[in-house]
Amino acid sequence: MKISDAARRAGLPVKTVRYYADIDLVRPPGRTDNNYRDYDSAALAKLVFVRRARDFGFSIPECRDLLALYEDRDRSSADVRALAASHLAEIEAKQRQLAALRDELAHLVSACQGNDRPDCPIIDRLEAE
Amino acid sequence: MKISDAARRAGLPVKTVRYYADIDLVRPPGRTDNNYRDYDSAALAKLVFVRRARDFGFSIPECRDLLALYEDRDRSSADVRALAASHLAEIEAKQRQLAALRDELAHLVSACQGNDRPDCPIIDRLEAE
DNA sequence: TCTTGACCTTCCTGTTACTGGAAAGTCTAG
DNA sequence: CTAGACTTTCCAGTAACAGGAAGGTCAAGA
Repeated sequence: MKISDAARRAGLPVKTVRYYADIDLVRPPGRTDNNYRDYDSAALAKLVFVRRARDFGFSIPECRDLLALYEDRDRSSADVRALAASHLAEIEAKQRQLAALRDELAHLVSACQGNDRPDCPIIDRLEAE
Repeated sequence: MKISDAARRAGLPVKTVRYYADIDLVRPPGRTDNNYRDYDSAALAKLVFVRRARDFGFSIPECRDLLALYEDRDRSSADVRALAASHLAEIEAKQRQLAALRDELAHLVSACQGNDRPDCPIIDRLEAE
């Protein structure tokens, strides 16, 4: 299977698939005679797997770990769970940070008159006291 | 004022202050005889302003716009408000995205036994069907 | 006077996860 | 035989810095 077919089926840009091969994340099992990357169904499954993991916000190193667990028939689900739980904690931390940010910004926006006068609590808040 | 003093007072790393000067975001008003960047209180105020705006998640281009408004005594608060509101909308979009992510991931984590057996709904969810 | 240490300068590289583009080779259809 | 749609490698750029090298400057202490 040529790279564009693998990419289309995996739902990834060709450039990304090539990049994943470059960094040894998902390599095609071989090359054709004309030096084209040649993907099989196993590699395609890995591409799909990585795309989904990326959609979940896992970093490339995390995807690498997940992929290793995915391929390890003797894995323990505890290892997978630990990885996912750790990522979940990161997401929740970012959520808290974003929520605090949003609340204060929303407060400022609603406090600002939004007219043609220069007085603005948003600027005031950013200014040194 | 030397760069390390300005940086310390602004709560920024020296590298960052130098970077802001390089990209013409906040430039020191001049140089000393020995070619050291020389900051005054106005430049310091801008550095503080930018740091706070960055803390609020504004991008460098947005900071540039905010800084221009900050310096414009004839600004209309509507312009500031529009910029902040737009950024707020972005934050809220990211919040929704993160919330959806978190919910699904949390669901998967809680569904995973986390024992020494390989069966794992997290892997299953990432796998091609 | 000399030296040590703490500054400062510029310049270059690396980070994340790609994306865009150039130059060149390959294959298929008309 | 040629046009186009592929493919390849390699190089540059993205955001917002951080790290580090090589070298200049300055004040304090032996």
